[in-house]
Amino acid sequence: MRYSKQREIIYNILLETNCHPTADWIFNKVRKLVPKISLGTVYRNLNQLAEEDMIHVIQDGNVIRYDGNVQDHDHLRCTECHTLYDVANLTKNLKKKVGERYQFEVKRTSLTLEGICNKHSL
Amino acid sequence: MRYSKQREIIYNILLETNCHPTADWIFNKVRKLVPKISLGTVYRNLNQLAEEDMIHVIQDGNVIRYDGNVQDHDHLRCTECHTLYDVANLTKNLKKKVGERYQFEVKRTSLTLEGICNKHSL
DNA sequence: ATAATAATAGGAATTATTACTAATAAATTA
DNA sequence: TAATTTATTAGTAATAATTCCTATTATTAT
Repeated sequence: MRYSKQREIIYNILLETNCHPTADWIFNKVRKLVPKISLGTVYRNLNQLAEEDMIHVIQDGNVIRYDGNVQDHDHLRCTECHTLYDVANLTKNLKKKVGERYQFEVKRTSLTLEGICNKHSL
Repeated sequence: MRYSKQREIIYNILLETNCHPTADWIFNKVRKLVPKISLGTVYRNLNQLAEEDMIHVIQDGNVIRYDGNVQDHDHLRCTECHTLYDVANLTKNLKKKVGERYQFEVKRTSLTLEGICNKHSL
């Protein structure tokens, strides 16, 4: 993968936010720095970065979001405010267990817990 | 939610398969029974069924799949053959833990473990 | 049976994503 | 440094997935 200014900026934007943005959100952000960038470039680079495991792809309902935090962690999704919170990895000891029980070599896990966050509890 | 023949058929198709189909797969299946059904009807009913928690929506990479099995269970996705296997619920004791630790009322969990299934191990 | 209205078919519209191509920029070599 | 190679880009067209719209049909309550 050859260096490109566009990719570096996209990557840095992802590292600097914790809001799990969509491709379009990123596009609008990069635009301010590289006005002539095209949406295709954003998609291509996000896919390349994901391919290289420099970022993660997360599914949020019907929406695809990107995450610059590649340390093992999981997500809480609040059904009221649709916030996606990062939480510490909750499935650490599961990989081995599952590997044995199902003869399945776990490479990565993705866990989302859906519910109601403390801002909306009575 | 008023009864409709189309919705019943869509629901039964989902109950009778374990292949986690896409909206389009379901559309082509229903078509054989209701030739004049439209894709919009399939989408609308899938969303309604999901809304009523009669089915689940699962994210498989960039693809949205539907699951008629609403019992707590998780998935193993093989990166070689792209099979999505059902496995017993692996996060049973997590709901309470997370609820306490993060003041978050967990309603449901969705866990996918990605890796290599036994058909592809050397 | 009739009235009220939710659901449908069919197609148009929208949105998200990928594909294509000539031009540009990064890396390599001389 | 200049020339060469080729990955990457901008811009746009094309595709795919999903939602929206409207006249008609089917279900339910009275």
